Amino acid sequence: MRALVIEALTAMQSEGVLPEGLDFKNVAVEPPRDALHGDMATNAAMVLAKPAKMKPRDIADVLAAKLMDDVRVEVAEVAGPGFLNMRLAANLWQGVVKAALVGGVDFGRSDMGAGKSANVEYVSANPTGPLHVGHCRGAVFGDALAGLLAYCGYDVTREYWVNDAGGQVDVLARSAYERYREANGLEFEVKEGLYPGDYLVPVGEALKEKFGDSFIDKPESDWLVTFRDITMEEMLRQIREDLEALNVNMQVWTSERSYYESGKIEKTLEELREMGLVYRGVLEPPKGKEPDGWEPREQTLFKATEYGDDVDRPVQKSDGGWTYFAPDLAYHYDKVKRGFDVIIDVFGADHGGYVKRMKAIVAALDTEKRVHFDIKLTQLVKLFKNGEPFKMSKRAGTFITLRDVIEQVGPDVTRFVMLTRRNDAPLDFDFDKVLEQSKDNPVFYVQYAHARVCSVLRKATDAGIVVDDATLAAADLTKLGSDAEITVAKKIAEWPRLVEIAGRTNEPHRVAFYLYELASELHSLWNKGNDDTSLRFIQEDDAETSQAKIALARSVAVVISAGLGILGVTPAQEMR
RNA sequence: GCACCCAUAGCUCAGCUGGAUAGAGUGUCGCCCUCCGAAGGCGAAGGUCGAAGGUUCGAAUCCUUCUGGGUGCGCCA
Repeated sequence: MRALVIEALTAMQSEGVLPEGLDFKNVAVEPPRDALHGDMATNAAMVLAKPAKMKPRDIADVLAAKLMDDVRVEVAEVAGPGFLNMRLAANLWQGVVKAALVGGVDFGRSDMGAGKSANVEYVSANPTGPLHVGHCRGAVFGDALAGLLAYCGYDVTREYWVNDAGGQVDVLARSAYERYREANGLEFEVKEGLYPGDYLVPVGEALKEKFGDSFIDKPESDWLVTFRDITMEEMLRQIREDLEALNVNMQVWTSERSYYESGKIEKTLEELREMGLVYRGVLEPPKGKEPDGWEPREQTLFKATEYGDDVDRPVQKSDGGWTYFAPDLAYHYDKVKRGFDVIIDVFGADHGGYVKRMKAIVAALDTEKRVHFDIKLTQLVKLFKNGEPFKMSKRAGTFITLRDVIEQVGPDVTRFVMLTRRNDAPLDFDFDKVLEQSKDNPVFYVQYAHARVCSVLRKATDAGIVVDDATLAAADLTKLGSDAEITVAKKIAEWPRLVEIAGRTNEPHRVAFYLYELASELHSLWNKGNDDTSLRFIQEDDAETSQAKIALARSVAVVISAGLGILGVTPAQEMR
């Protein structure tokens, strides 16, 4: 459509109506918010009025006449300050239905990522226990984002950063040791600073199975490494299982420990040192909230302030060990070097403080300025049951694991609900409401629309009407003429554009909202069929008209299944 | 103290690269539903887009300041 307008404008230039040398890049051609204004609108006249030194209306009038010459434009009229509204020929919308049927789930696929690669890192929870609901949103969001980018043509890598180094895995090992003692008949005591969760009980038993009582009362140095590796492996196995239950499948699991062992950290720092971005120095204490026992110490620091961070970040502790930041530095450098065009980190909102330093890292290390780096934060999930909020507490035993959620509501519902809000807004998750089978529940509403179409297809087949996609695509779609039907077709036409926007902004929730709107249009048409039998999909004794109408319904289902596919949700064939 | 995120209808939330009279659901109110596709349908009311400035043909959207809420702030990961 835009090409059409630009073409007309160029013609106006060569005819001398418009001066030469105008920049058309601000000329937008898009569907207006209010459908009353037509199908397409352009701001060309207003944008060009100033540089062309002409009145917007004069430009618009000529442009309107030009566009009317095109067969695809039925009406072009000037409105308001200089908007140009176009009403398109009905066959254009009918063409959309056909395109959706021919394209199938690929209808709407964008090529914005063609030939590019993207890395999405998400979840990345410490392997010290099972995943809980807090991880769930990040998992779903990251996975849907990865799905969205894949739909936009990117070659996507889904990655999990495993924090298998540092103090917390030693704590894990000691916690498992306590359970191991318990398995050997000794009394279990909750020690300060250890993980009390009973998920380590089976691990303790397995350790007893394997080692008997040989490590009882032995010094920590005898068993720590062995216990740590075994326990961590078990935790990772559980995490993998949990994610699989949610239909999240990571392709790459990168170990933090491997960075310590391979010397990648040193290498990265060496390069940064050569760039003059690492130095020895002393940090100021944080303002306002001075920690107890603060004393200034000399540390190795990364010049994050050079790239927009608030303070320089320590990479080495005063005792010479690496801070958590050091492997992060090396890890992101590695991602840059692996050649990704797009790198996205998905963090929980409680890690919001890391955004600037991470961006500083990539800005410093991506010396060619080739990588598009983005960090998406997922806000908290508030849990409700029977309309009552309930808090998660490890001590009170109301620790809700991700597995609990999936077992209660299923992966499809969990995923969709988690995406019915912008990622940076808090989300309420009510166990009862998400399972409710009513219009109030967006998951149900969208699934129901898909199921209704499936039901039409089944009934049509029973009635002897041929309804495979190829036949439907070839149906006489000029029979789709009513406003109600065209409205649905227009919604379908929005799909490719929506994918583009969602992909560009890295916001998969837009897909979920769109699907709700599309479902709404289908339900609305369906309801109109209650009163007006000519709007029903199956017209008795008229296979041709039926096929045209079913083609429209089917194209809705095609788009719904493509959209749900991006979100990682399975479309329902029928509601039970 | 500083940084980041958020503030849109009574409530829960959408709102694209700045575009026309700011949308949806829910709630409220009114009407419809004996049967033909009601796990309903149609319609109405409801807004200073937190406040004040600025940028421009044009701002919920961009910039500045302020107010209110959330999160985070060296040797934990």
